[in-house]
Amino acid sequence: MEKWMLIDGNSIIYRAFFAIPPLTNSSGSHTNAIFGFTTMLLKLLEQEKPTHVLVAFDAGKVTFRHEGYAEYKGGRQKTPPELSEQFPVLKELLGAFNISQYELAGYEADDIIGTLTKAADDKGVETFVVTGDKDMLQLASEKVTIAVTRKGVSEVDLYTPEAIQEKYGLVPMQIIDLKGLMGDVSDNIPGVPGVGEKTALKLLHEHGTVENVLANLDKLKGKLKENIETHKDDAEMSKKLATIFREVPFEKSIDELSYAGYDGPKLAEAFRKLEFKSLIERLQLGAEAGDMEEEAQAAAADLSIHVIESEQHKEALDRLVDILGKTDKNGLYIEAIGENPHHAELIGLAIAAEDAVFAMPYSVIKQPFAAKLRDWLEQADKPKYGFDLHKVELALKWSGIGFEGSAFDVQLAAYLLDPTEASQTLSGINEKQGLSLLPPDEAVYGKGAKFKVPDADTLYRHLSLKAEAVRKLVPLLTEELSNTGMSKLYFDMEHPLSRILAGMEFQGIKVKSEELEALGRNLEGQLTTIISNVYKLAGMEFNIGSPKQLGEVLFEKLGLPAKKKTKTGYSTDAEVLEELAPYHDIIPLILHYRQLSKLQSTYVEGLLKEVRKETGKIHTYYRQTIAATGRLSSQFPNLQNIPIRLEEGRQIRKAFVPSEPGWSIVAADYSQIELRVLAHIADDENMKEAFIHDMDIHTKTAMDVFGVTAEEVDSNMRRSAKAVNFGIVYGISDFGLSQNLGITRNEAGKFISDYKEVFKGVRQYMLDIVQQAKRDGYVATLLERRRYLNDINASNFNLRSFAERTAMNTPIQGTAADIIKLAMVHMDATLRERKLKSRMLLQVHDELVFEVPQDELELMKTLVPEVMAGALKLDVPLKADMSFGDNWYEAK
DNA sequence: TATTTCACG
DNA sequence: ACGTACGTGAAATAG
Repeated sequence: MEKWMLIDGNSIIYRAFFAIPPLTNSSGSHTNAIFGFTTMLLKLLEQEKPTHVLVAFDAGKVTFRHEGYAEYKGGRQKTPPELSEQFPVLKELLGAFNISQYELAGYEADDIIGTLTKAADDKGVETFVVTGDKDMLQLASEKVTIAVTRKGVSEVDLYTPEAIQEKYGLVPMQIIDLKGLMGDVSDNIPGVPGVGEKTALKLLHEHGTVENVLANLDKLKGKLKENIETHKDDAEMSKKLATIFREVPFEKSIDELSYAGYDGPKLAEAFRKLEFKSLIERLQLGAEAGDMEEEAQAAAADLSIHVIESEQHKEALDRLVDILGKTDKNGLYIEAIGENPHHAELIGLAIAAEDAVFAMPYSVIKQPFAAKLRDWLEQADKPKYGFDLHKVELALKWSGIGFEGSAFDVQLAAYLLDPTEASQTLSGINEKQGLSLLPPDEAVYGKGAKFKVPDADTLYRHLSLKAEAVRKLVPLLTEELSNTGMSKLYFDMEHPLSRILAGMEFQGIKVKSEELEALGRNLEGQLTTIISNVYKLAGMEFNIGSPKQLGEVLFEKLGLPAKKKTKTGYSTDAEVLEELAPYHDIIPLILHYRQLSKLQSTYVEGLLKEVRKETGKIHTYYRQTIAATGRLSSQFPNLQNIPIRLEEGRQIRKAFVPSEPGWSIVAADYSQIELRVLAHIADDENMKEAFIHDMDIHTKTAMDVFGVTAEEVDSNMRRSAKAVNFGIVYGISDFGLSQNLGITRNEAGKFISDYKEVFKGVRQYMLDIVQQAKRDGYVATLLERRRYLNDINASNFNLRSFAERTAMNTPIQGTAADIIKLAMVHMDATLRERKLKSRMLLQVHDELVFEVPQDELELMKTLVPEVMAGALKLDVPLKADMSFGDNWYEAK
């Protein structure tokens, strides 16, 4: 069975262009319309499975329609150059799809499609027309379905003659009469003035055609009659213009339209140029084993790889060490398998230097004949250029090998250059920098359950390619850091910090397992009681931990009012449950259950699993290349979200203790760092004044916003002021604030405008920073850390609003992150210079945690806050509060 | 693997 | 008119 798919190329690409936010590839070519077109095409090919496909395009500016009416399509905006440039690329892409295309001077795409649907009607071939233009509905027939795009290009409405009847009460051919009467602004077809869709439909339901309407003018009256009478010619001409010409001299044979699938490699190549990575993945064009193998081999062909596996290869190893001694340029890649560097398995490494690459299994490092290479790794004056050296350093340390002389990290640099790039993989960075292909790790190792270390030769080759990529990337990224003003940020802060983090992580923090276990037993008992009470109140047993089952019990069985919905069902989050509390006694129990089971699973059981048996310590892994704002993140386990707000959870902190007897935990946190940063950045005199006098900022805010004295500020006013301050930092909206405070949007809006009246500098900052982001495409912190905001000029309100809030928040959160990172670098240097035994253990965004011996306690109590406060000079003082105790709980 | 919920700043 | 607070990670359930 044949099935044709006919696509109105111009109409779809136009629609796609306006529906998809601007996209460019790294060479600056616009690709959004092509992307939209392609995703729609792929979807329809899959859904409709056509045997024949044709994309028709308009050709030339003048068509036969202009002969009778020169203004046809007049008044249209010129095609934007951002779209024009995409036409040739799209046409080339269709080539890779093996889809035929057709255009003919003097005719529009509609006419070509009209001609083909006529043939389809004659032959009785099922046909599917894709367009963004409702004019085409006139072509619908028993065999011909018209798909009109909706919501941009992501969805289509299908029009059969029945559907048209249902929607308009017309047969397909009457669509031209409809256009004849109502006209079409976009094509500059006049129609009859004063006649819109409603009136036109009414007239046609009565009289059927334009001609009949004109013949029956006497049955009309008033202004309508007058209008039609005077614009009779317009109506007839408009109808003619709207009529699709179905006799185009179509010179292809139908066979030429046949579609048998796309050309995989060609399409992959085209997508690569366009940088449509998601589409490459979706069609699995990238990871075809055979291709990859070939490409990797080709890429490795120019590389002279020296494998060092045993003492037999001592000569090669000596040569390597010799080269490393002579040059200070190299590329080091050490492969550590596993996400957690504290448990990663080192399997091999490669070093690129001058024009050779040396690859070896990791075991070689441990052998006597490799002593010189070990020395090289451990010597601080021998620079190493690598990828994710933070992880490498940790993995090496655990295996008993030191690592010094880290000079540059490609991953860390790439993160600074674009912190929003999701996966900072070497392959991705390589591609972005336009270097020759480096197969992604997935292609070599497989992913998920299929992960497997390949045979030795494949591994050596892959590691060699990576080492070579590192070597080539170092100068490119160094240059880019310099071009973007981030060299200092990199070399003075981020890079040194990565070494400090590795030290903190390897050091670890002591955890008393008995403490956690005791807490766990207590929780266990409480949970058992709560569960049985919940079952009683529910009248049945179910899994309280399942939002689905809980939703059914609460909203169906117990008939409580459902408030919010998630995409899969009822929402049962704490906010919803708190509102339901007055309705049923089961609610507080469920909230309590949630709270305790979170403690039990995440914090008691979760943390216990991470305690090293040998040392009784937990070693978190701070990730420096994840957060878009420049903050650190913490994994395996996350020690940046240990409970503190509720007393029951706070108990967890009692298990975090010093690792040596008699030592103390010292914790210091910045006071209001984000608002202080805001006062500085926004240069807001009133807010700066408040901090210069070290006032309680929330009380001060309440005083100014409500116009009262300090004594008159009650707890409710302070709470509101605090919420507004938070909101300001997040990029406020009246809705967000109203949600947070449980007040109406109007009230929230009033708060915000009052606030902005009081803090005029803040208001100006919010306006300026968004403006600046729209102009530059990025925002920056005080230390010049950048974050690009791709959606800042999006036409989609949601995306744009999100980007605007991010523009307001990132310089604040990011500068605060810069400051504590700076404090960590200073603190580390101070501890070293003074040869102190105290150790920096943890960072929690605005807090640093140390373990401190007795004889240094008094010193550290003043030193830590001093160093933190002095990390960066702002127009307002920075302040850090210090506390100490026998464990993290006591240090409050 | 995706979704929901909740812990932190 | 649009539908929202900013930044993270982990655990459990469900598909």
